[in-house]
Amino acid sequence: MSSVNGSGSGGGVGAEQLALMREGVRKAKGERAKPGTWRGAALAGELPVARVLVDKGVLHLDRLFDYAVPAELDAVAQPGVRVRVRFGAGRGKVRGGRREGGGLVDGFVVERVARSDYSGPLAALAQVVSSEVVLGPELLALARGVADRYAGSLADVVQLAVPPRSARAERKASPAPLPPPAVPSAGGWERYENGAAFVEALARGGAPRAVWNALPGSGWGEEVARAVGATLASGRGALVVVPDGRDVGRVDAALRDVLGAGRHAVLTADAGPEKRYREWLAVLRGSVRAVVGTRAAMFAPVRDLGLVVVWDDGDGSHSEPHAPQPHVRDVLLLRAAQSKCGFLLGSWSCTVEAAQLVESGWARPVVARREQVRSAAPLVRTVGDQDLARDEAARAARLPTLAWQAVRDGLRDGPVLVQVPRRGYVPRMACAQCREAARCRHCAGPLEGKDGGGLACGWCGRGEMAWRCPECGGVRLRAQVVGARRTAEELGRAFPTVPVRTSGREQVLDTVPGVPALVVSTPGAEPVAEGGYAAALLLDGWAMLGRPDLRAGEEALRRWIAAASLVRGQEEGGTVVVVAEPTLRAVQALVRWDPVGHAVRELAERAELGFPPVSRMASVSGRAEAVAAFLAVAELPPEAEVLGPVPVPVTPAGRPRRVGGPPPGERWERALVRVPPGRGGALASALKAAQVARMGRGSGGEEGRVWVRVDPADIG
DNA sequence: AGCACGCCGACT
DNA sequence: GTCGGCGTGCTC
Repeated sequence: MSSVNGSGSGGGVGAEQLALMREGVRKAKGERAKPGTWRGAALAGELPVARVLVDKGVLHLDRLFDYAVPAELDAVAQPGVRVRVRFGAGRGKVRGGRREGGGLVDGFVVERVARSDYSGPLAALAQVVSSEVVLGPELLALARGVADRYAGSLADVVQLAVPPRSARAERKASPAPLPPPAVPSAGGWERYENGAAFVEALARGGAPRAVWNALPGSGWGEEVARAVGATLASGRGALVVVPDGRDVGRVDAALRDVLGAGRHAVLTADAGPEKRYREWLAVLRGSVRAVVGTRAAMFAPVRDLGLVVVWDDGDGSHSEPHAPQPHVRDVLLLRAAQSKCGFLLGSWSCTVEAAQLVESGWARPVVARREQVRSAAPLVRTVGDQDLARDEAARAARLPTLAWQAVRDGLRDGPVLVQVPRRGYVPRMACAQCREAARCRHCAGPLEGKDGGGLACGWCGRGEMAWRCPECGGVRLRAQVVGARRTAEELGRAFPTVPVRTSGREQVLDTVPGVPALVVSTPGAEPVAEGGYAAALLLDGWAMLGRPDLRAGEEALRRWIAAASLVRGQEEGGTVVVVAEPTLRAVQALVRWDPVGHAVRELAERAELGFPPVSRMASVSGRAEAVAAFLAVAELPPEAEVLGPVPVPVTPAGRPRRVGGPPPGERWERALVRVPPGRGGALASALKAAQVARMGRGSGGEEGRVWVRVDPADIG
């Protein structure tokens, strides 16, 4: 035996030595060598070391652990398979002559290598769970990219990307793949500039990238299906991610119409673990080349990816709630780059991020001509404060005359949609005169009313003594509060002969018949009406615009447009009345039906103010000392700017704890870190390095833990 | 997170 | 001499 153990060599360990190592350690400790779990068994001849991603907590950020590969597992222990390994503390317990280093944990073989850099004795793989290669090179690279982008751990991302195993699903053979279909016609894409060119490029095997502003109506599902069909025709696969189950159903039906049965898989969370894994395996094995699904499907292992599609990227359900909270749009952007495939972002509305993809030249806009938009969209009218003040009837009936008339006229020949706000929106401070949001003069964060009175910035915490509106010079502020649900109820009473149906969180209606009815719905739950609604009444203006959120305008417009898209075009008499100040940018954009213009202007403003997505931000939250210690340790890029920390609102007792929020009773702080464009990668790696550095020493366990979130969703 | 190791004070 | 307090550090 050449050495007692490998620790002195420091230069890696050869295969022959591995077999001797455990014994060497024993003898060094003066113990008698006894049969171990693998000692004595032959090792794999080639590449006897497996680098394993251990699926255990987040304590070891992104580290791989080396294990010896016994000869009998050589063939199956391929990169990408699930394994079980012993993983535990210290030297391990010696019990009954057998070394047991902790319990068995799950993991994935990431790589097979000839030698290990680890200087201690290697344990052997305990078990190869199945020979199915579930974490192949492409998925691994994607998971790495997502982990890097979000300063998160590879293990966390892999947990999101690879569904739990079901042995029964794995045993069943997946059906043989169908040959590529014929190229479908461009269909509805002809209505858009660059539309037909986009699908033709896909059919030719190209990788076009587009931001598509869809015309109102339900045609989008079919357009998505045709883009998928064109990609399949080129011999490649396609992936479509939509916000919810209703949209999955729509795209599923459209794919069946355009492509026929058996060409696509549906991946949704509510399918149940076995069915979900079976569908996922059919995709992994290449039995089906196209996928439609909700958020988790963004990682679907589609073979030869030719196109990724995200529909309605502004919808909140595209944000993954689990660490590191990646967003579907960003994951698909990463996939498009890594797989060099086509990219399609479609929406009736437009996010600033989508606008940025076009402005930067990365994607081409696919938009309909103006006159096409005008005839497809309903006529939009506004009711503002001044109208309300002049309107005697409105004050009496709590319903503006114009709105009342629109409902009455609409009910003559079809259903009328009434959009009411959900409860729980936080009021923010705004200029009492012009309604401009009150922002911090130092960092442009939102001003909030302090508990003891007075104003302070929600980002950097600086107090504001002498606020003055930069728009109109006003000095008085008002808090925005709303309550419009009652208005909708009163509306029902005003039209007693008409049935009232509701759709909301508790019960979401999918469709309603094309007969006169009042359909009261919260945003996002609007049923589709057969033949389209005759009119819509949008009553949640202030609730939506009054939120202390950077996206308040964009989000209000997105929800209004989503509701208004279900209304008949103005040529068929479709009318929308929005109760909101007509001078506001989002309201004007709705009237002009110009979500893209709105997003472009928002983007320019964000660039000027140093807001995301032009700058990149990350939040660090935890106990005050922990946040301070973290920031002290972190070697942030020199351009980074730290805002705050400021106190985080406490979690009220009994209320469920928010993800990354303080447990009830604890006082937390949050700091924001922002970097200029192009430095997002540097910020993420610095944050990750700081987390690793603080792991263990000086972190004080749970007390010292901080939450790091890249692209936080809820920054004022 | 667990869990073992180790360095110090009180005990048979 | 040795049992066990918990502070520290590692897990291939």
